[in-house]
Amino acid sequence: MAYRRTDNVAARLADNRRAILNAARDLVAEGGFAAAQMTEVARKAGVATGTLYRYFPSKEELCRQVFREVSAREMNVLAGIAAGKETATARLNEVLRTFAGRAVRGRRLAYALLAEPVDVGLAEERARFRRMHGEIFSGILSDGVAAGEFPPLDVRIAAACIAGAIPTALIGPLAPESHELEEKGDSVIEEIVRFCLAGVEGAGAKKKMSEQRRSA
Amino acid sequence: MAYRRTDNVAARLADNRRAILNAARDLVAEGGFAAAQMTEVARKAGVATGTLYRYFPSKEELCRQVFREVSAREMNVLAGIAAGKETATARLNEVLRTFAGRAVRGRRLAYALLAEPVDVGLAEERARFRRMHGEIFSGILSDGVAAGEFPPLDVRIAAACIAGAIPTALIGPLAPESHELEEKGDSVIEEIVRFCLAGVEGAGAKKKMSEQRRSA
DNA sequence: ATTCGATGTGAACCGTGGTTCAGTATCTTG
DNA sequence: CAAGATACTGAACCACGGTTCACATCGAAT
Repeated sequence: MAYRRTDNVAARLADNRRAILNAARDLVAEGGFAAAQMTEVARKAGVATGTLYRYFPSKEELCRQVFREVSAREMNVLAGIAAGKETATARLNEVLRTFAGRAVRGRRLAYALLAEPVDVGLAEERARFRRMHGEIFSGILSDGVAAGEFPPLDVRIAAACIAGAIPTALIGPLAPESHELEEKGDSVIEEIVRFCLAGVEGAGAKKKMSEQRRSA
Repeated sequence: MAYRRTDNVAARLADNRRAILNAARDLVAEGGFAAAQMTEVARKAGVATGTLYRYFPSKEELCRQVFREVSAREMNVLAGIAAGKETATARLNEVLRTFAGRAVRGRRLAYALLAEPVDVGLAEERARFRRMHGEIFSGILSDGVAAGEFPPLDVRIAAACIAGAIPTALIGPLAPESHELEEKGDSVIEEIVRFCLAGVEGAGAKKKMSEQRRSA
């Protein structure tokens, strides 16, 4: 008679899968995707390298899965705030603060998700992730424009500016030193958020000015 | 008697060196640093792969040299504007416009310099490049603050925000489609510049507000 | 013309790290 | 418990692209 996968086995398989994903996730959180080598993942998960390929067709797929899980958590946090009932200004404020705050606290992870050099497969996932950021920001922005809280502005572009400004100011060569972020990270975040909000709120005034100039 | 390198030969060597660098540069401009494989560079330069190693100790060194030459050109353009005698506002405006404009026109190159995944050696060069951007921006900003054109602000952070916003809004997953940039690139640039200027000019007002709030 | 160092050549080499697969252990069914 | 299927193992394999090196060629000095 045909072989049937027993509940017990199914559970073990699921456990293994989780163990592998967790091992990979931990390695990524520590040393970025560069540190997630198949041999290492296997070792950390307590299985043989060959076993990895019973659960994932390739390293790329495994890494994508990890990326999706980790980034989904981040997105959910932001999406929750964005969906709130407060004014657009308040939601934008909180979303920016949260985004920046989490990036500072989980710097290594933020680096892996946003800035680390990765190959095409992961770059695709990252693109999706960033586009979702864009959508969250631009959603709030168009709410704000509709409500008259913000001056009319190209929400796509403003969202992209925000999505670029925050990571650059917190991660990478233009960011403050790590220890500096440690002690006065909050004021740094404060300043970044301020810049972005001003960019949004001032944009319309500017725009009107240039329109006036143009139509004069 | 000792062998002496004749002028003729020296010239040929220099020519070869240039040919190699140009070949590499062209490949990078077309397909990023990923496309600059030693075999390809050699083919395009019209020499054997082994010859490359008579002129450069390693691929990394060759690529660094290319990066330096290309990025130096960009920096010089910006530095020239930054050093001008106009008001900080005017210079900031022009620097941003120029930066964005060149990024749009030379999208592939901009991608290679700013966003393409590269390995550690080049990442170092890129870090230098981006820090120079930061310095140019923050230089103008502190001029503006000193002159009272801009409200008091943390110029480092504002500079980082600008340096992040512009490329993100023009290159990568959050940027408009390429054809879109083709037709209405100028208005996109306009909007980005506006956002950044507003971020700078509005920052102080905000800051004062929060200071008031804090001291209240 | 000859000699010898400098320069050029490109096929072979090698390190890295993902992937495979023949062999073994474990599980399910009758 | 035997038999067949599934799951696990890890050493060997392979692709890729940078690097080397034994050999050929060229140019300078005598």
